[in-house]
Amino acid sequence: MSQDAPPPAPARRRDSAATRAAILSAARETFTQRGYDAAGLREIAHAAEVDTRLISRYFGSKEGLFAEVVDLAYEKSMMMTPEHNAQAARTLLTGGHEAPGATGADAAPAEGLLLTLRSASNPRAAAIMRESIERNYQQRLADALPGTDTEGRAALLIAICAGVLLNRHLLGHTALDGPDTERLIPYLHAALDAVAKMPEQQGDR
Amino acid sequence: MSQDAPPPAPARRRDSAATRAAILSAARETFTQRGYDAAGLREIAHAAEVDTRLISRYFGSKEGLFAEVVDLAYEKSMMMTPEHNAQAARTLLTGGHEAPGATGADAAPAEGLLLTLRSASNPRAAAIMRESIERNYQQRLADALPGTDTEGRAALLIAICAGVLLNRHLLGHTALDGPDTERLIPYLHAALDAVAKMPEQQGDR
DNA sequence: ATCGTAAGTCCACACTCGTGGACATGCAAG
DNA sequence: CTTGCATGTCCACGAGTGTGGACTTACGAT
Repeated sequence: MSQDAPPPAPARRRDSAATRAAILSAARETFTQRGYDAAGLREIAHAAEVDTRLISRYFGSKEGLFAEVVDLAYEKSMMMTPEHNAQAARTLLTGGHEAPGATGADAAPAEGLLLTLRSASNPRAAAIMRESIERNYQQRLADALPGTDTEGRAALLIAICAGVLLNRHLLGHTALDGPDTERLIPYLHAALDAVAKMPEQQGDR
Repeated sequence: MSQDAPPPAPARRRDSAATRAAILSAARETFTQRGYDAAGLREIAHAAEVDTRLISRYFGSKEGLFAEVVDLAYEKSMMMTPEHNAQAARTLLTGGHEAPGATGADAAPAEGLLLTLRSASNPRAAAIMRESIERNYQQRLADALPGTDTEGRAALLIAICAGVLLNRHLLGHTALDGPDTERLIPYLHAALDAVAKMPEQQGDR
């Protein structure tokens, strides 16, 4: 009890850095769960236990806040190399339901991609995400690919992952969420390899 | 000129069937271009040159209208068999910019999938689309697949196609829309084959 | 020619959205 | 202690949304 904060305030009172961080965290979660359009500033502010008007103060506008959230998501998102295609296929098809609050490097690529999928319908949000993906993620993935056309193939890999997550989590396809989903892992693995590896390496395990 | 309609009215005046069709057509286009949430009933009504209130009269609600549009889109959407993977890969990566008004069987699967992608962020719309896809499209595709786990693999194929279209048309990934996009066709083709064909058929062309 | 009914039209409600400006407050420097 | 400025708070606006109810019109059958 002697550890109580000296001021009688129950929480932080005047800490702009902490406030910014709280807004950012709440925004990441809300945007990921509901998408850019459906997520309201009032809802984000309520989740962050912060006055609504402070968001506009710190981030300028809803777009500004979103851009910062997207950048953060893809900066920290998991790296995917051709060697990890097997694990990626498994994670995409079976994971994703646990650890919804995982932040940072622990977060699966699903975090950023889910955010992208749910906000892609808004053209402004789509432009922001495209820019961030190409700058933060696609470039690193392309550098890890062998052979030629690495940029395009990296984009193709991202597209395949996004498509699976879309059908599984947004549409909720029963065929991708049932107990038989594990049997699809080899197929998805082969599809990823077909894009990530060169033809002569296809058979490698 | 002698073929003019007998009544001096510039357009149809009292034709419930034609009005319904006009609303449906305008709704399909508007929903596809802007997504479920962004498309307003007033906007659809204006495009169909119809009073807004008529939509609620004919279709009950926005959801009812959307459900009918989705069903129509997937009923008529193109069939995709394993033999057509090459053409599908080409169409997904290079086509889609022409014939935006194509209706019926001529419409690429892009039509229905674009509608799906832009509306997937809304949970209600997602549920409607999932139901329609599984009923109208996925089942036929699964029947055309060899081997086992045909339902799941059909869902996987749809997911891959959706992902490519998402990155290309919604996000506007430059790597998937540039002049080098044609070089990616073999890779996408191989990925589709990896899911659609059995392992021993992989090399077949 | 007349009347019933379907087809089409208009007004309005309750609600949510992002954002602007004016005001109160507490921490840190003088 | 006093002052200055960043930090946090509140009210409100105008523009959207989907939809309900009451009204007017024209077509088709009697």
